[in-house]
Amino acid sequence: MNKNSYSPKASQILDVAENHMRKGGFDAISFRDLATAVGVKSASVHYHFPAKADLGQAVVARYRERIMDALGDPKDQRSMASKLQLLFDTYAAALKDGDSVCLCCQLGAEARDLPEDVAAEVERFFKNVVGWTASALSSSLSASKADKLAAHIISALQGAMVLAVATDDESHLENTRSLLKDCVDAQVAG
Amino acid sequence: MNKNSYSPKASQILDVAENHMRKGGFDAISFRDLATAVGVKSASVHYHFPAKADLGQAVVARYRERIMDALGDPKDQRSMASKLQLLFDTYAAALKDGDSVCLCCQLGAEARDLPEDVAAEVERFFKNVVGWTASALSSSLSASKADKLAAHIISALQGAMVLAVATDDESHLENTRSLLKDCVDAQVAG
DNA sequence: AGTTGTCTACCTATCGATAGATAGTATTTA
DNA sequence: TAAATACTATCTATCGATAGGTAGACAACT
Repeated sequence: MNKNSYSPKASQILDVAENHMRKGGFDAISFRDLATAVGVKSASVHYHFPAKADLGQAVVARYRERIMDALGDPKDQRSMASKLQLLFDTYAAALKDGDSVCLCCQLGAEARDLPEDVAAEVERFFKNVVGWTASALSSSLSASKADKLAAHIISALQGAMVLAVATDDESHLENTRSLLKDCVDAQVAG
Repeated sequence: MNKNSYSPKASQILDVAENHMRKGGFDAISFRDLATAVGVKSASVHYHFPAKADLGQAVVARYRERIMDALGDPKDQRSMASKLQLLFDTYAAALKDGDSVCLCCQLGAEARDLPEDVAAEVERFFKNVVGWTASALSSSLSASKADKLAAHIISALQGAMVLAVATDDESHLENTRSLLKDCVDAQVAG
């Protein structure tokens, strides 16, 4: 279930698949391309991931685990502001590393066209990351307000990444970070 | 250039293509599927739109014109609040009508994988709609603040649609509308 | 001996795209 | 007016490329 359970070759395949999916969605990967990229034949990719849906699900699950690991415990001693900053940084890294949007922003948009298992994994990602954010906010806000604000923060970050990629202007992410900070402060204050 | 220049059959093709693209992106359309849906052969679709990129570009251009027409003049007599409400409603309609995200949210995410002409048209959509919003805000804010807030509003709306579709929860859009309203009010006030 | 990982070879289905023909409708010209 | 020409919108048939997926052989390691 966790990422360490994959063999080195399977991990390589997941790496390449994640990269391609972040740029073009689920349909942007093909067994042949992945095989060529990691130096095997397409049949060997099927050995590790029997069907394409299995591969997609694995990519999303590993991505979710990695992000959640990077975010850490939302209820620990760090300040709320530093937790939110970590959330922004994690998103910004996703944009800069791959010159592409968050994997689940890409897949979330096409959720209606995804194999069921993959879509479920994407939904799980969003619920986890919104849950983490709500939990980080909960020290300063009521549960109801924290839930709503958390969903809004994730929405805005996702959208900012889309705008950044679509208009080739990275400043959208920092712009949204800045305005969201004001939004959080206002909610906490009043 | 405008949508009235398309023949009835070409318009039908664009309708179906837009619907499919909003659910699964550019790769979700195929000449055969579109042909079947409108009752012709795939070669006939090529007659109207020689290559797939031509079709994609036409879909996005028509979409942009339709949305901009619906928004109207951002500098007319209506109040700023009513203009923003219209913007929200237009986005909400996109979600409800097709059970799918905004076309350009879908395509924006995969901008790096799109044919050049299609990507350019998507970028144009975003610049137009952000420009409209900035213009609508400009009566109450400095140009610099209006630009930034406009980009943030569009970002948040795009992201809210992704979350709504990915988690099958439409309330994200209203939630974001409400929080954005507070954000605009705060900016105008101070 | 059994497991793991990869291979060759193949399948069916679909993709975008093209060639060439045809019937009907305009438009131009003698 | 009548014939010649061009255009519109479709068709059938086909192309090469690629898609996801499978069967079975083979070699290496435990």
